[in-house]
Amino acid sequence: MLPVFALVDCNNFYVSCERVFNSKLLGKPVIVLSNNDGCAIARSDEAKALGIKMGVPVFQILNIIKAHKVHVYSSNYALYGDMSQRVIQALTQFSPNIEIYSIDESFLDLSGFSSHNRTEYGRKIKYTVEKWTGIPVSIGIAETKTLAKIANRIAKKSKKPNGVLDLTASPYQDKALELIDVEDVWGIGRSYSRFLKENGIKNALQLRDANDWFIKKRMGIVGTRLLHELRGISRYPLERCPSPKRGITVSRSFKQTIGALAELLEAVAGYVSIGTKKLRKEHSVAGALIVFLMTNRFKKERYYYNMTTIRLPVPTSDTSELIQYAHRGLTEIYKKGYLYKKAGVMFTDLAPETQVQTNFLDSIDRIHSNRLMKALDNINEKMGSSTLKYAAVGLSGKKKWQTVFNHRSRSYTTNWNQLLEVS
DNA sequence: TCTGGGGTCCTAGGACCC
DNA sequence: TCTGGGGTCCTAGGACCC
Repeated sequence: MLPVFALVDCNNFYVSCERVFNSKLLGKPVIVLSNNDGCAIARSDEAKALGIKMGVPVFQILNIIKAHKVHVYSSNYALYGDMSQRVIQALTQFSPNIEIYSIDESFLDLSGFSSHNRTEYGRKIKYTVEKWTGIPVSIGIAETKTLAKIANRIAKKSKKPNGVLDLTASPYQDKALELIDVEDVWGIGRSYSRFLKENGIKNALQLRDANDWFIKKRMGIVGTRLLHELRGISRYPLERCPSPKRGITVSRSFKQTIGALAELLEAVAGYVSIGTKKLRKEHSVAGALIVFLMTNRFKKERYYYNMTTIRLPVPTSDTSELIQYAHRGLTEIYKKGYLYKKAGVMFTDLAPETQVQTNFLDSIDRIHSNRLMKALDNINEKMGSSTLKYAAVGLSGKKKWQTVFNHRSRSYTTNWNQLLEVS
């Protein structure tokens, strides 16, 4: 049986989450900002209409915000993560085979539905998700993921499909592809879109009908797969179980630059704490650790970036052990006299925690350390995420490296202290 | 003055081995 | 001066995604 994919995509997801808990925002321009309230990373349709682009720094649009009374929110990942779970919960009613692609997108397997049922079924999915969660979604249906993406885009942008478009075996498929600029095709980014346009390939239809050999030569195997997908031959199957992570990164920009090593050490200890917690949640251990440090990348003068990789004698997810290694690495790459803007840690060479090769020179009591980590995670899970923390992260007080969220909404769904009051 | 964070996959080239 | 031919593994960097 030929596969049929439905891509369910939440509209302006972060903004929609804010609107669920504040109906005054409906119909108004709203944006949600990145960490430190730096850039606009989600925009309502009204905000998009004002010309606010994805990822634009806030300081560049202050006049628009003021003139049009744009509502501005800091990002609230606890809320968005929780809302995402609710959407997924609703979607699982509609297909046993679902791939959670990102926080706001899922693919559903709709193979086996006859054509007039599919659109109807899509409508039912859309209606149910909106009713259960308050989040509006668009649905694109087609023979491949790439075509479903295109159907979704048209479903979202055009009036007629009203949020659900089935392009499977559709006589309108050519028309649809012609409507899509080549840079809006899934898998075509800045670099490829420039190259393709220079070669007269301006929309998805022209890309689909491009010369195989030419595309293979210039875009490799990825380009070939993309052509096939546009032609209705599925090259990216539905992935029901997420494959284990290959790496975990925790990094942050600082609102203010930092010069002192002591403060950077605290910041990095904090990132290791976050990262190791994720590591343990995945039941993984890290075989290597990368620490990096950089000044402001937008400033050419006095720019400095450095990183170092530390191979661990025994793969581990122990927080205190990894803080020590990270501190060693950071001290190595730190250079006095620079003002740093960002630092981070990456855990790589991940392996399942059950497969740790012990080293007879190992001086650490692994069983004890595992028990300690479990207790730490349990307490922080129950009592709040920083009930117990390592002294290396620093004691209370305002820190230069702490991320700023000056426009945050309350955590309506995840924090007992911040439940919505109905008046 | 002010510019996010976390991922994946692919490829080319070097090191090394037989 | 002549100077093979593969193979594997690893890494860095590019390109893309949300």
